[in-house]
Amino acid sequence: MSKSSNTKRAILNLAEALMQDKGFNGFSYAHIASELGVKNAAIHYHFPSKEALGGAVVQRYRDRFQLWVNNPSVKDLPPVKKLEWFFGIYSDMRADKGKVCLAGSLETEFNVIPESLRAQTKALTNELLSWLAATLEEGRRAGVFHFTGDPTRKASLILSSLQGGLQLARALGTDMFHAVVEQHKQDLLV
Amino acid sequence: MSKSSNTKRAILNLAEALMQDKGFNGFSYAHIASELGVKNAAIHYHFPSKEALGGAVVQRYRDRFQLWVNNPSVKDLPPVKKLEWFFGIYSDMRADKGKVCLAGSLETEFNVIPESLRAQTKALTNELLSWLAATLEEGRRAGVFHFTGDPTRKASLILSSLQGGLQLARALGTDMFHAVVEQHKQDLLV
DNA sequence: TTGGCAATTTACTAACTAGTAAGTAAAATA
DNA sequence: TATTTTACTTACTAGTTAGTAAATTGCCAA
Repeated sequence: MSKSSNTKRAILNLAEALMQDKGFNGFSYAHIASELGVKNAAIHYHFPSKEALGGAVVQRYRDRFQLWVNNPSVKDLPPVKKLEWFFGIYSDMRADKGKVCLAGSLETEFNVIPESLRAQTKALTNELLSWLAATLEEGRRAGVFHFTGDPTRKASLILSSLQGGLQLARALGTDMFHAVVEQHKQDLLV
Repeated sequence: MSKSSNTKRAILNLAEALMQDKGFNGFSYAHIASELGVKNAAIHYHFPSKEALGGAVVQRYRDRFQLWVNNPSVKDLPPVKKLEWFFGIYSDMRADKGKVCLAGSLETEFNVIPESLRAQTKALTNELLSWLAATLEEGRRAGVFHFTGDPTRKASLILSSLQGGLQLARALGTDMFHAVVEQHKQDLLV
């Protein structure tokens, strides 16, 4: 059982990395199998279909995010630090072989992924946006963030630019991504 | 020759739409062939490889953008109107069956497209960013845009959020995209 | 020690992929 | 009118895809 859990987790880890690197339709069972040194039927044992594998990846990603934001080490942070933590997630993705945001990757492939994955993508995106909007509102009430209009509107701008920024950085380099983050900090804090 | 041009142009048009809808690896020669009522060998006659087809699509897209921005009807516009024109391009994509930006689509698939397409993607992205940065700088000098820091930095924020906003809208709806555009207008003009 | 279960491999399939070679009908050219 | 070129079609290939059924291995409990 412990060995099976290892394989299953290894498959999930690799599938997640591949989705952020090549997209859901950009990798195959053969990629995973050869990388892990197993046969592709082994993957089908743990995940009956590619749709199920993709769904499990997004579900785990969502669970992890909820675990983080509900953990005191993030939850009890002041708004500025919360936002820096959030930006840090994306900076880490960029540093990790130029990965892009899982939500952005799935949205780009939205019209060529199974329906259940589209639903997962919507749920994930909603969760990211809700947390960000709440954090922005908290910071504005505390007088540390400065912006006009609905917090959800500002949150959608920030989230979309982080997603887009990771993609832009693939074409124009990491500096482009950091420029996005720095510009946001200036816009919000000044 | 006129008939050939028609087929060739129809292939390019459809390939461009498919790349913005499903991504470069999300469509096949069979899609194009059946839609146009020709055999897939006919596509290979006009474009020897899928790589060549994709390259031609991006090249035409780049040429079209340069033609637009150098045309007096855009070039002689005041900065605010120029920016509105630019935003309008993206709004039109969203309205056209939820297409995403070609550059964003290719960047997401960056690690699973041929090298020549990566080069085309870089060139396209550079051209979009340069024009936007120049327009922002022009507007700031004219006193109509208000932002701090390097214009290229602000341009990378706006471009990445437009790209990301079109993707976000697939998951959360068109309102999300318009929220991004409206927030930018407020941030810049107030 | 034996029966059973979990995890895996072997061996396969059907569908789809881009790409090719050879042939054809019609139009342009000489 | 003869020849060449353009714009295709027919018919095919080799490789890849997700997915499946059946056999096999290794551990664990009765």
